[in-house]
Amino acid sequence: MEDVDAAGLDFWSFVALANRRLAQEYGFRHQLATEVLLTLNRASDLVTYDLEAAVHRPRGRSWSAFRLLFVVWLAGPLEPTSAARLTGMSRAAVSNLVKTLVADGMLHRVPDERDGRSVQLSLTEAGHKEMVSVFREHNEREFGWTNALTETEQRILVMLLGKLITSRAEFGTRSRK
Amino acid sequence: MEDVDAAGLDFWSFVALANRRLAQEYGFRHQLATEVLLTLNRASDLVTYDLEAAVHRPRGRSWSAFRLLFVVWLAGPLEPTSAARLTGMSRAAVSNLVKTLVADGMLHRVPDERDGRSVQLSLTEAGHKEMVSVFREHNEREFGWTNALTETEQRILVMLLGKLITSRAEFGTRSRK
DNA sequence: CCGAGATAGTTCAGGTTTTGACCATTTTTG
DNA sequence: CAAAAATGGTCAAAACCTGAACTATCTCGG
Repeated sequence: MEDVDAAGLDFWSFVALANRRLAQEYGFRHQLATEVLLTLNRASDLVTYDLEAAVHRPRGRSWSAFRLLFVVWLAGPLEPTSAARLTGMSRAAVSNLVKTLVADGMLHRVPDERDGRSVQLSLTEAGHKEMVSVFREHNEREFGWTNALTETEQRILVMLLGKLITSRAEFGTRSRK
Repeated sequence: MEDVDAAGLDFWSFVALANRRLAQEYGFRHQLATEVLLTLNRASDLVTYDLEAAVHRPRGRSWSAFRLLFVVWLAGPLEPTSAARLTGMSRAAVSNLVKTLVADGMLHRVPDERDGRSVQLSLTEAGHKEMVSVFREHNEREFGWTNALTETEQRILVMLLGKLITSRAEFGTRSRK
């Protein structure tokens, strides 16, 4: 049982400490798994927080609103179910968000002609203008983040994360819906 | 302006579509950055959702509660500020969460002897027992996720994500404080 | 062509997290 | 040594997400 001054720890030294204690004091076996997933979540949190704080909140949009508008922008008119699948949100979250985005004049929400249960989401003119303009800034800032890696490194990163994501089907993982 | 049936898209075909349209129709330049960060966020969301749904919610704990307890467990008694830094939460979030975890008998919260403004957080006996037991399951499931990658691939992944995280200092990113 | 079951969406209550304002204590400094 | 600044923490209000219950529509076997 080692003694630590938590005030001096940062993320990386905490990960190292966790590795040590989990192995030595408790005998857990999959430290590398813990390290990979802690790092993955931290990276995602940092990037998301930065983009939201620097690009989207100043313009009065939440991160979720941006994600939804982004999908509607590029995947054309679509139903809420597809939007939920592509953004990774729940259908309820999409439904709630659409309400406010329609009220803000960013989205159209029209009943589907063929299927009376369904609706089609599309950008309004204002929504389209905003996306083109906001994405310019968003994309520059994304570049600021990934720029630390070479193009090859970025492709490897995508490939490894892809492998991680794809494997999930194989052991009964839980997913939204 | 291509025509797409959104109902047939999954995450990967959406990423490919976004790449195409952002480049060809709008002339944006940093597609690979977008692809890296979309994939990063998706991977993190999937893993987090799965662990929360499979391991923590069934035991009545939220993902955030687990993260906080994990940090208190391994980084010993610490102040809320350190807990916020290590978990990546805001101080207010820690403060609120501590309230419920103290009420549940998982955490001790005692005034600091040296600094009258501060408090020290530590696990109760019950909290410690629960963490050891819940982490057994958590760690096995983490292993299920990372197992799709070889050990070398996992180390590369950690290294690349580390590079991404570390670079952030260099262009005025926003972070929680 | 009817009814059961499946499918599309929405709503609502409950819980979590964040922001921003606020109070208390400690440290710094003129 | 007192006033100002910094630091640690909490509180209240707002935003968001989730699961569950609900409405409406569609599909299909009998």
